Formats: sequence, C-alpha cells, structure tokens
Amino acid sequence: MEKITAVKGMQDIYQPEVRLWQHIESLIRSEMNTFAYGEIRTPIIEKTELFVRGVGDGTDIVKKEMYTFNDKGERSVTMRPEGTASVVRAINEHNLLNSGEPVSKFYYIGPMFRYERPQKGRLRQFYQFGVECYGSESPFIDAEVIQILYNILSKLGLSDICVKLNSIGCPECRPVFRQSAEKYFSGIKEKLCGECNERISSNPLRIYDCKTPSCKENTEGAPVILQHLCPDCSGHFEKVKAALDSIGIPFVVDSRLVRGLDYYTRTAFEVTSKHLGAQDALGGGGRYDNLVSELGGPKTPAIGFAMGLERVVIAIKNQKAEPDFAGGCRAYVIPLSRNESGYAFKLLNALRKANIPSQMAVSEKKAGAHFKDAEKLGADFAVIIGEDEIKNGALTVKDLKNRSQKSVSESELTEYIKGSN
RNA sequence: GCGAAUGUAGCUCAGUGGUUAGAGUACCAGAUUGUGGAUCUGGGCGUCGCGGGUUCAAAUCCCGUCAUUCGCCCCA
Repeated sequence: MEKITAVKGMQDIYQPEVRLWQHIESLIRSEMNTFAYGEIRTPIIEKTELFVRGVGDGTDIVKKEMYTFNDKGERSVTMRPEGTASVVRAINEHNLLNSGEPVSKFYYIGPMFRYERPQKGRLRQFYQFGVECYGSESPFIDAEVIQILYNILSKLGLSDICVKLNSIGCPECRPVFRQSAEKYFSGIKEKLCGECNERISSNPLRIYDCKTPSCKENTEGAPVILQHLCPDCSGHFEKVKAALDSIGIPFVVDSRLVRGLDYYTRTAFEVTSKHLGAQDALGGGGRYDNLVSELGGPKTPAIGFAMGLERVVIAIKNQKAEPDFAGGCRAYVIPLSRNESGYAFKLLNALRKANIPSQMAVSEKKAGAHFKDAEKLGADFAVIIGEDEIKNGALTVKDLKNRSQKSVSESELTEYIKGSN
C-alpha cells in the first residue's frame, strides 16, 4: 500500500518539538494575561469577500495566495490567510466594541493558510499568534502592542532581535507623499528593476522595500515618508518613540519599512531575527485605523501584529535557546512477570490519581530491558514489583538518576515520589 | 509563479554503469536466569522517492513526475 503523506506545505508537529510549541503558547497566554488581553477564537473559514475587502484586492495574498473554494451551497469561502479580518468581522458582528470597555483587546493563536511555494519558515499552513487592540489611537497603545511582541520574544530567549519602526501616514498625508514618490521614481525608472517599474504606478511605496541591490542604491535619494507626514501623524510617531524609550524597548527607525497589507495606517513595525534565513521576520504589524469602518463597523482606530510561530521555533532552535523540558514520565512501574501486572496496573492508577506522570511496562522482557525503557522515557523512578515485593508487602523504588534503591510500602509510595527531587 | 540543488536502512550519509547495495547510529536478542548510561557477540534492515527510457547490465546515464531544501517573489 502506498503511504498517504501530508499535503504539500503542511507539517505535523509532535514530540519532542511539540513541547517547545507548548512552551511558547503557554508563555504567550501568561503574557497576555498580564497585559489583560482576552482570547478570541474565530472560524478558520470565512466568506471570501471578507478577505477581499479586509486584506485588500491589490495584495498578493488575495490575488494569488488564498485557499478559496465553493462549499456545497455554492458560496465562495476562504481558509483564512491572516487573523485581523476575522477579528474585525467578529467584533462588528457581535458589537463587541459596545461592551463598555475603554479599549477592546484581543489575542488569538491559530493556523493560517496561504497557497505559496514552501521554504524554510514559510508553509502553506502556518501558525500565528496575533494581538488586536481596538478603540484607541493613543501612542501608548502602539507602544504597548510593540512591547508585547518584544517581551514575548525576549522571554523566549531570542536575544538578537531587531524592532524596526516606521510611520506610513494616514489618508491625509500618504496620498500626497505617494504622489511625490511616484514622481521621483518615474524620473529614475531606467535605474530600477522591472518589478519596481510596475510598482511605480501600482504601489510606489513598496519600491522602498525592494531587496534588489541596485534599487536600494538608486533610491537612496528618494523622498522619505517620515519627512512628509502631516502634523498629526508626525506628532503621533514622536510620542510612540518616546513611549517605547520610556519603558526601555529598543528599536530602530526604518523609513523604508512598508507593510504588505493594504489596511495599515501610521505606525508600522516589524521584528526580525539574525537566526533566520531569507524569511527573517518573526512578527510584524501596525495601525489600521480605517479597517473597522471599511468592514461595516463604526469608525474605530486599531492596532495589532501577528507573529509567526514556526519562525519563532526555528529561531529558538538556531540560537540554541531551547529550555530543558522535564521528561514526560516521572515514574515507570515495572511488573517483573505476568503475575504482578494486575497489581502494577492498580498501583499505576494510584500514582496517576496523585498526579504523578507515570507509565507501566506492558510487555514481558528481562528486567534489564525494562530499565532501559525507563531510561528512554526519561523517568525519574522505577517502581519494581516482583515476587519478593509481593511477599514482603513493599515496593522497590529505584532512583534512576543516582541509581540508589529503596524499599517503600505501597501506602508511602506517592508521598515518597512527590517528596523527592 | 520563476531559478537551482537534493531524494539510498528509523536517523546521518557512503556508493557515479558490473556478483546478493554498505557504514555509523538507533533498534532487537544474548553474554548479565530481578537492575539501565560501558564493552563484546549475533540479528532484521531497503519498492535505492515514483514512472518511463537507454543498455547485455542502472542506485549510478537520460526524460518525466512527486517531495524536500535554498534563493526570487511575497510575507509571519
């Protein structure tokens, strides 16, 4: 029989790596608890229209990367390529912004889907942790959101990270800047790569982000958006920087940073790692003050980011920042023959009742082989039950780390194991 | 969507036209009949990714295909 394999670009996550994932997720949840954000869980499939309107029909995501299909009712649905659009849909649908909270704060962790060519750190099903904050344009909120991303990555042991910060203006000042950028790039178009030539009219801001060396060089004299912000945006940006400084979050201003999704306004940021390959962004986000209203809700300022979990995993591994995880099994119960297995099973039950992670040997082999198994499981103790133990009414408990052995009565067993290191 | 590399034992890989395809490691058994990190001995390794072609002969050469990887693009 031919083996059935996973769909291209989709991965299984299992032991031992899944422990690292659990560690990351629990750290995220505890951090979000500290910042008083609530989780939101939205469906993985949404109406296609949500992403076309929310993410923007000019983006690559919508143009060529979505998993879109018709369901049995001939409705066009799409597996979510990102999280923000769904959250905005949910808060509009359930009027969550009317809950009375001064600022509505959410986070999510879950799989996203984009039909792309897979490579390291880029899969077709990938996991994102995202933060969404609605109802305030305070620069302190911008700083708070960036701080969350920075804190989590730092606490995960990622030291070589870089926070890049920019402001891309608002509907007042960006079109003006866009015009002057367009004008400038038109003037030097023969020096730009083919793609950038197409971008001149379609999306001139992306030219700043082009990685072609010649484009980087030749656009050095291009107008800088930070110098063309309107007074409101400029003041806002200054306050964001000051707020970050005040809590000691390091960042660099990168005036070339442009985000790929259409909905961003003002603050844009990205965190990169030196420990990744070409896909070096661990997370990125920004402000989207017009998205809620564009999706039919009340005019509501908002900001958020998304972090790619597999990239975080890769970075942690490459940086050898993996914490030591305790073994999954604390006690291994070994009945030395079939005669003791029934008793051992009951003893196993008692250990588990006492919340001691434990397993028992279920195959018949020599005692030596059982101890090997115990070692492989990473168990701290072996509980041996043989003829002698039954006869004496006491169990033999061996500390597998220091190889010492002790006779312990059944009633003392759980306390003995709990009381040991 | 474009370019390139790789695909052989569970894992890491060697083998580039010639018997029955190898090593390390891991695994299993024994030396050790109730005691695990060492050592020794023995054991099974496989649709050589898949399909086709060239050849007396293909893991090896050619074509196709699938998968992975690295870039481009894009992004998390």
